[in-house]
Amino acid sequence: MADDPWSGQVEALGRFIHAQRKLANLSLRELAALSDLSNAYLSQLERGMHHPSMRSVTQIARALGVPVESMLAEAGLGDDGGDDDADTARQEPEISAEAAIRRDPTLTPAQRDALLAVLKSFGSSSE
Amino acid sequence: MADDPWSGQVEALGRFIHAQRKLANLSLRELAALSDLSNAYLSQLERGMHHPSMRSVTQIARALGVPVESMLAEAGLGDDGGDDDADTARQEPEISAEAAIRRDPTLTPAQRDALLAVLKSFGSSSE
DNA sequence: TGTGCCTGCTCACTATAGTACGCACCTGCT
DNA sequence: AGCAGGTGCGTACTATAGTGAGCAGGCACA
Repeated sequence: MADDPWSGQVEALGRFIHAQRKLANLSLRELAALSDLSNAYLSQLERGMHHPSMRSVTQIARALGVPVESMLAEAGLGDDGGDDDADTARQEPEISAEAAIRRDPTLTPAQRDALLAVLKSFGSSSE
Repeated sequence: MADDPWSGQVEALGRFIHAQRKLANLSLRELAALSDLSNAYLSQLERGMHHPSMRSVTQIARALGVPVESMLAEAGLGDDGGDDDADTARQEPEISAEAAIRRDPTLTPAQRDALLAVLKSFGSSSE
């Protein structure tokens, strides 16, 4: 592998992960807990030092609430051809917390209920 | 990590690669040359013995003339195994509630914090 | 002022992705 | 029969993905 056109891809992926993490107001350790990866590794990923496995990418995408295809679009196919930092218009703009709470399979009905109660107390949920 | 839902994914990916390779009338060695990977590794991949990296997946997809998204659809999000299964197991995006809570722009920081505190008090079912 | 808890980062290490080589098998040629 | 060249596969090894521990710095509160 003398020629490594993939080194650019990991950098793009790293920037994407970093941007999404910041956007979600997550620390490295929080994202690590969410994605079941180590904070150290995530740090290295964001700095473009590794080629993550499919498993890692899937886990990170899920933790960030970003469709896996988007990550691939950034990393696998995110060719040159101009600026990529502009907002991706194809992406789901905002998925409401309420919807996600109802869908999350890792929550028990009681837990779901509790979260929704708290959410409702805010009165801000326009769903 | 006692629970490993990804083991099924690699099997699906393996079958997909195998099917595409046969469809293209390629031998393992030919695909190896095309994708710049070893025939031995491709053999193992097709048998679901490994979690390929993004780099490998990209290369294989290119070699097979298949969009990378298709491979992801099979491997990352696709149903596991049963191609002849009667049940239509269409899977939801399934994003974690925590991720959505952090992203939801309609929440104030304080509200976000409150919800996350509640969520954290559940102790997280996984691990 | 210091003590405690956060942040991201680096470094030594372990687990596993990915390779080089060679095996057993099959098919056709002379 | 024997050999040349094809197939997929197992196996020891190397490269690198991924981890755990601990660093320096920042911010709050006693």
